Amino acid sequence: MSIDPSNETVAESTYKRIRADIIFGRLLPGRKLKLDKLKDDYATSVSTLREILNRLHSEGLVAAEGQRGFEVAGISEADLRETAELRLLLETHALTQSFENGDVEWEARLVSAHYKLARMEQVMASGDTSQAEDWKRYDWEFHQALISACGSKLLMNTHAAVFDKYLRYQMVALSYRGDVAAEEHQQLLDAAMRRDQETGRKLLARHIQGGVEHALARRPLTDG
Amino acid sequence: MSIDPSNETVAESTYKRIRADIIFGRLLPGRKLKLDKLKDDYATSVSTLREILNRLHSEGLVAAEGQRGFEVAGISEADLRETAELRLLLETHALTQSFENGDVEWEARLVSAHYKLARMEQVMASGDTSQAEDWKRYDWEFHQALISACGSKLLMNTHAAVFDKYLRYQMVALSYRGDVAAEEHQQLLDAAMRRDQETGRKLLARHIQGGVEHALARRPLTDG
DNA sequence: GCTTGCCAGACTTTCGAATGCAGGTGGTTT
DNA sequence: AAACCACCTGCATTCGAAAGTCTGGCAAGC
Repeated sequence: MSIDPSNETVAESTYKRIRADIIFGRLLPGRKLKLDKLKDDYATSVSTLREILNRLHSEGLVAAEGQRGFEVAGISEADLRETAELRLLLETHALTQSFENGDVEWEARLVSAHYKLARMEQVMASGDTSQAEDWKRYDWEFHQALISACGSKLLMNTHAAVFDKYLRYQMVALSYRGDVAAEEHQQLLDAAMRRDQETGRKLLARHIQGGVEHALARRPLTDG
Repeated sequence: MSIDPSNETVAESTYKRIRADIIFGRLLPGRKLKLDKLKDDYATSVSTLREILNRLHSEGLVAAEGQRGFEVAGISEADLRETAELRLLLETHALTQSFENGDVEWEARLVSAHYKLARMEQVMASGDTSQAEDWKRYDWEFHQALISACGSKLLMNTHAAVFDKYLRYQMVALSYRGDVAAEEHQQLLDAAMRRDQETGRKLLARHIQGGVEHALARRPLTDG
């Protein structure tokens, strides 16, 4: 048996690390990803890094062109809007399906995920922003729980990828929209328990569009 | 200057080759992808192959687990239905947007793409199935043209990835639904030129669902 | 003064070989 | 005979170094 309890390959764990570093803004948009440098920073070989960067490239988090190496994908208002729109499309559809299929297990997941998120939102509201990553993780888990009864693994995976791209914009803008977002999360939970599709869709649209406008107001982006 | 006129890296062209081999059924679902074997078949090194397989993994065309290597992703009725449903969701949305935004350039692309597709459909109808890959490529290009005015590069890329997964099922089932599909393509073109959103959506839904049922009838799949 | 061609350095791409894991085989113990 | 353990083989994984490609600067020519 391996000593590493996680049973993960080096490539896998480094992949997660780099991915998180991009999403949470520790590797800024447009930054050149030189293999020699990364090799030192992440203590891996060049080949392994290339595997990882190629993977991130096909997720749209890393740009790679011809023989000129890799860099963190750039950001633009247009891309943010496209990302948000696609998230809305996927999440709305999955939400509607979940409202139809959800059973008691689903409701329990919802309540649990919302409880954790609400607790973290209290912490954030008190001005303690040191746990922003945990907060976003709970946000992620709540939205994932909302659509977890949609019945399509493919839809959930695709949504997750788009969500993470969207999340990066939120983190870059470092925007805490605390009270408004928390209220919307509560209302989303209520609508879900009532299976009120119409309200659920409207809330979600407002939630996402609100996030976009907030981020843009906080950190205007030029296109390109 | 390089001798290779395409200015493509070895990795890139091999990636396309393997991808096509999976989609067009030359590498069958579930088949183990042993690196040593692939190394000979595609004349590349192990590291380069791993880059490629990782990329295909994140597109859902290759399965990879822990320390047990890679294999061609399996197929199942459930996955086909999920793929078709997601394609429908994305393509319907993009189609609606295109109907709103499309200009004369877009119309010209449509007419051109449909012309090529219709010609190939004639060839197929005459019983000559030797050019199935070209036919499917024209089909791909026609549908891509239909949504090419949607205004979102992200949406188009995501759609393309899902479309290719769907296409693999069509190829595995080797199903030529010639006359029906050709008629539907013609009607789709007409609806697009009229910007008749309602009809466009209905046609697309019927087109995709018809494809699924046809494929399943031709080659029933067990789940898993 | 401006363009063009060439050189050096830095970096990416590609490779083949060393390392290490997983599952099977055969041998030993109860 | 069945269960267990230690080895062995066939791979996947990881690495460091060789080969190839781009960038920017400098010198020569127009």
